[in-house]
Amino acid sequence: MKTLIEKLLTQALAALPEDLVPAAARVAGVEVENTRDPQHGDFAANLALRLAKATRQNPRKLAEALLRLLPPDPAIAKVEIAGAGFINFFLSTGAYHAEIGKVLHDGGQYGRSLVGAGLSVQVEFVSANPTGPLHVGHGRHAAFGASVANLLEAVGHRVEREYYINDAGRQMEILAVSAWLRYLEICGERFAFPANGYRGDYIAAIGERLFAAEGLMLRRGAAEVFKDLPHDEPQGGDKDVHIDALIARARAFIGDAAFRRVLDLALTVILGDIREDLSEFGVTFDCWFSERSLSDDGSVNRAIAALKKSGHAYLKDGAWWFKSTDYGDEKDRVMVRENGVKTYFASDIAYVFNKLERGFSHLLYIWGADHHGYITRLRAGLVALGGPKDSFEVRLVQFVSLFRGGEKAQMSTRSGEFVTLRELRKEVGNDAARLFYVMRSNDQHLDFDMELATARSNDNPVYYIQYAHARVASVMRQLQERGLAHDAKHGLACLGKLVEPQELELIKRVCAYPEIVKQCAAQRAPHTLVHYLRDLANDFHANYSAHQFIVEDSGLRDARLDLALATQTVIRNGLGLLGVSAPETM
RNA sequence: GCGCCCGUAGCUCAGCUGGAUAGAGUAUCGGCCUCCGAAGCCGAGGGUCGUGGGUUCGAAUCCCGCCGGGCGCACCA
Repeated sequence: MKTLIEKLLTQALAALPEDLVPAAARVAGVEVENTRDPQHGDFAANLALRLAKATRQNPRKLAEALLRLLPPDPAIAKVEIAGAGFINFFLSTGAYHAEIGKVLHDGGQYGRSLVGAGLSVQVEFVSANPTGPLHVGHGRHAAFGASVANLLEAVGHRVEREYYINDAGRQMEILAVSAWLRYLEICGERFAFPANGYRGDYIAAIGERLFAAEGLMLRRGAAEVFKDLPHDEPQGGDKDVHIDALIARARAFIGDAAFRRVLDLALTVILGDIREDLSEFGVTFDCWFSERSLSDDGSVNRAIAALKKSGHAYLKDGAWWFKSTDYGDEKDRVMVRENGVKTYFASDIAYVFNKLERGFSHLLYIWGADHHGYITRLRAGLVALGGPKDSFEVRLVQFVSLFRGGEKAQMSTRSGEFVTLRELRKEVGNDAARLFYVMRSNDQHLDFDMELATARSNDNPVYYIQYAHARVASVMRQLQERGLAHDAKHGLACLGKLVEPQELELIKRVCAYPEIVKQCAAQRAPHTLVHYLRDLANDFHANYSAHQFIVEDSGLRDARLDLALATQTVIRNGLGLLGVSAPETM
């Protein structure tokens, strides 16, 4: 409906005589917004005010000119000029009634559109290092990314969801050596576990799997393994030096092939766990992309070569640098180190390159706020490789603080003392977790109150919204128990009987849904959808309390039930985009 | 020191591509169940939008300074 008004206004704008408003002053697009005060109609446009500024003319005069040129439309009952020069639109009740009919007709499709057709968006999110189970911070990324992807799809974009697996590099070696050491313990070896190793229970479980697969084949005596190694941190040494030496020792003792087997087993087990965890959370991916594959298939070398060829790379102090300062970065970045090892940044450049090669027109990265320093250099890489600057978008997700009984829980992957996503889901349920994670703007720190999330009361928005949905189902059950039938078509014909303020309010709210979806998608703002659903539920509960639905007058009854069912449909569709269920009973 | 995010009601937060008297929830106080689910509804009080300037018809919103909080500034991943 908003788009209709925008269309009409655009036509009126085009028809304005050149001498009144020169074409040059019309660059600003037409903006229509929902009004806060019903006295201002349903929608308002500030077009005249903006034109007035550009042409230094009286805004009310311009508004009158626009109004005269506005094409008539049956959906619009009244247009008036108010205040400084706002143009207020009052929709006809017929337009609203038709929209309610559309809700019932479209059902699960209601609110979806094709405004974004033609754009293929790749959304990369979570991408947590496969060195342990997901924790509550990753959960926010998962919920946010999945909801945004759903929203983008709902407006017609072609969406691909991708998880980037950081399966290369030192962290993976530390993971492998940690698993091998646990395996040695199972074999009966005794030693001090390295301070920098991964020490969660899941590592021991991988050790057991390793033992089951390899028997004693990879057993080596602890005394020899640790002989003459640089001291670990507790002994006054450097934990990084210690573990690197331990990795080298492991490779030497069991051979590179076996080390790789250990690493791959650990990777498979952990990734399988992550995949299952996310899947249970309703978060799925179209592609699990391996970082290792980028070096294996030469993508990293190709990307580096491309940068060298285009003159954006140079050799200094034995290392190859990318001249990212050409694109606004504060310093140039190393791609290939003096020792010949490629940096993580080299992989990332290759990855961006790879994404472009795969033909996505838009790349959406969802990162933790601690990665913000990376944006400039990666965009620089993309532009240097010939990618369009605007196709690169990063959304940062701020941290999650978990509260349980007023106590702030700590999160550290290394210590093993962290709250996993799985634990959180088990405690509060998937629905509450999904909703709570996206309830706040992504660039706002999130205080996740587990007690509130489990509360079965009105201070918990999950239950509040779901309850409205269940209530409609309950009314329909009640109708059946009383031996009455619902005639939706009859109800639509009688929507004119809905004249109560709560009903009119609810109708307007329901009809706003498609616009909300578009707005949320454009702004990547699922939290706006949560707020809308909360408001919608509120309007419904208010209407429910004020008026009986199951009344004698069959026309009124059918009309009220139609509105209730339309509300239910929108709640179900909205929750669906957020990955939250819409139960019939609670 | 430089960069990014945040600062709005007692608390948790919307509103931020400038628009009409700044909104929710919660907490506090007061009402509503012989009636479709009270997991609900209705009402009241509560604000120098961190602060000082600027831009203009109009600023919580844009610009600059300052204060406070978070995060980042590697030939780590």
